[in-house]
Amino acid sequence: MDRRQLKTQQAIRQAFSALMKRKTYSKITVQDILDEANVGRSTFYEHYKTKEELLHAICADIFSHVFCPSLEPEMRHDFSNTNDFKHIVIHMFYHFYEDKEELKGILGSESKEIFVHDLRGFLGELVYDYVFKVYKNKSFPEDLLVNHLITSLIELTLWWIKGDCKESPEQISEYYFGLILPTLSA
Amino acid sequence: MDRRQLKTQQAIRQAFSALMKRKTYSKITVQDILDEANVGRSTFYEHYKTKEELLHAICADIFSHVFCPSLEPEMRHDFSNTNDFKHIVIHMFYHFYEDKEELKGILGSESKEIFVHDLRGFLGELVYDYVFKVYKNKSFPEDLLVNHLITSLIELTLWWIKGDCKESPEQISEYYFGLILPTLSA
DNA sequence: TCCGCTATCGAACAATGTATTTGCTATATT
DNA sequence: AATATAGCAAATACATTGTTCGATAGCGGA
Repeated sequence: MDRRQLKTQQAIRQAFSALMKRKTYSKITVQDILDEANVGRSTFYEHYKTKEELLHAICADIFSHVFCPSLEPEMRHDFSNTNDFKHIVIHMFYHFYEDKEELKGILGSESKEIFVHDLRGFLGELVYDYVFKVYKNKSFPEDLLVNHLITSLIELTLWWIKGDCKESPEQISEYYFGLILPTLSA
Repeated sequence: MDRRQLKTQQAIRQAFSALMKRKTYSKITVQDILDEANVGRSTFYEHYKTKEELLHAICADIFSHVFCPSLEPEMRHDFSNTNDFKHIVIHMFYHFYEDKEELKGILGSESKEIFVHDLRGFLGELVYDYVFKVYKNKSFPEDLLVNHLITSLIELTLWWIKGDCKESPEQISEYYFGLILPTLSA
């Protein structure tokens, strides 16, 4: 890819992150980003159709690191039990811990919804593959249960980051399974 | 109150509800509301500072019906067990069922966040008073647990309404306690 | 019924922000 | 070095918000 494109993309994303530490998502204008990144107006719109698209791109970046199986040797999974899922969850919390500061900015305003929406997409598959197949045939409708498992994980994550990640990734992970496993095996 | 004020408030709210069936919250402009309600621009701004304030007012209306204890004889509570809480939850689902159509509009777009935020406020007290006091001293931080109970209830509600309220209020209520009670008494 | 009060109207206006176009410049890639 | 293309600044059209103000219509009390 052209170095110029790469440079401006980095400039824009970095500017956006910097602005997020000072302002709320909805208060950040395209002009703000342009000024902070030292990038021309038309240039921005050639890369991203809207401010929202930029945020989606940033979320995709974050998640691609979090849910990238090939780089993590411990993440070979055989789909046979929830252990793999536990590893993935801890792994996720570790990554989120690293991106803590950036995430606090994103989750502290309306941009939260975009992040949650995108995260839900990733977790949907995971939860279905790893958990639901194991704990089949419960007294709840399938999609209700899957939805509960996903949203519980997401909301716990939000709670954790909002509280400045005081607990360790392992601890938070244990909390999560402490919340849902009794339900699953009731 | 002046009949004129009442009339315009009703016109505005009704117009807003009507628009919600056709458009997404963020796509509805003040001008749209003005046209639909046949109300002058300055009049609107004398009643509501922003579009968001209007939505808050509508939410407050809905919740005032849902969480109005004096009108419901079965809702005398003694704070001694979770039975009262169960009644309240069923009662809530009944009211939401009645407002089904309006709620589907609100929950189908960004306005969802405002609704959820306001609902969270009401449920926060309830959950704390009714549930937490009973199931004290668990292996989770207090605010984590309370948060989990609230968000599970909210998300279940969203799931239910999104799916067009196919289950009965009693059934949904049972699902809720099926999801959380095993955790609480684990 | 009359009168004073005030809610509403509507048009104009400033302010802000989005998104597109254009012609020129700077820089990669080959 | 030649060509393609990314970037830039400025102008512009457009949409939306929120405010102001004088005129008008409708309300409620006497």
